[in-house]
Amino acid sequence: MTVGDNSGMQRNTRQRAAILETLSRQDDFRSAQQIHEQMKADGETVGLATVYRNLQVLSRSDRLDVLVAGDGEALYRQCEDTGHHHHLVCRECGRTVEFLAPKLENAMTAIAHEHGFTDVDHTLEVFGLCSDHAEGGVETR
Amino acid sequence: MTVGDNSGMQRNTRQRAAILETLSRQDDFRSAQQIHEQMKADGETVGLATVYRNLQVLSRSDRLDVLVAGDGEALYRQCEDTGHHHHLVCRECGRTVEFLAPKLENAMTAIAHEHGFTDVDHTLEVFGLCSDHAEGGVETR
DNA sequence: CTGCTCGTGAGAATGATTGTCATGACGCTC
DNA sequence: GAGCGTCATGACAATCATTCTCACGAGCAG
Repeated sequence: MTVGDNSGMQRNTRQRAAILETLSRQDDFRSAQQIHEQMKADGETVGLATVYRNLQVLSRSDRLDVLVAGDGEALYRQCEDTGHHHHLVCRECGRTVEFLAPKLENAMTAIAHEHGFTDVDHTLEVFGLCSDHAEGGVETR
Repeated sequence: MTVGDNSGMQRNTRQRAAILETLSRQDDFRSAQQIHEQMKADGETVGLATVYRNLQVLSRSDRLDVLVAGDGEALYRQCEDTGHHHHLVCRECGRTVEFLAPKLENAMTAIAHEHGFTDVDHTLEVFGLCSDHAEGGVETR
């Protein structure tokens, strides 16, 4: 029964370092496949399965944020804030802004409690058009 | 370039009626496959592809709510409120409560605007343990 | 250095969802 | 009620993201 911290048990592999390095250069959410392609383009030789495995491990240890897209694809991003926060994502260019909203958190928890729910958790993501893609002239839909 | 409303063009098929009927008897979110199995168990003969197609059509016309589970699977539910609303879902039994939170909506929109985002939309789902599954002794984490 | 184990890689396997296409069912007209 | 154009259906193949398998190589402790 090894309690808690097993981060010391992880080995330091070239591949994991490369994945983190690649992520640190991305600003928006990317799929595992996109990240893999990016790495190949950068001359890194890393297997796709390895990318998947590491993204999983990293997100589990909160070093990465996961966002499930509308079509069910998982998107990853290395966030500045390692604590609980939400995202404001431009649906045109993927530009992402992190934000905190303690009032929202509390309000949601309150609502949950009103209905007798405990141990509350939630997913909240906001999508919109960033200033560079505000609809004014060029409509893409 | 056929504009807008083609909802009048949909035909009334036995299959679609059966799917709606099945959904109306469910209280929680179910996957397309689960719905298909349920129907088979009820003696309905409907193809899986047909179930998928109809769930899509119905959700597109807002007669059904879709919830993308953590693993990317799409879950469907017939909600009482046909307008914009959110869900409070018990992560143990799937029991679902619908709720409105206009304050949250406004707050989120405000935050988005502060960052220059427009045409804002969002996804918000709350997960917890309902009164029947409140943790009192048995900790699952 | 030596060995134990975990991480990796290539490809197969899985599982949900979508595409294909011939046949059947709707709803309309006569 | 029959005929007809069209959309919907069903069986199965195809796709796509993700996970599994398993032999091999690379960290790291002794």
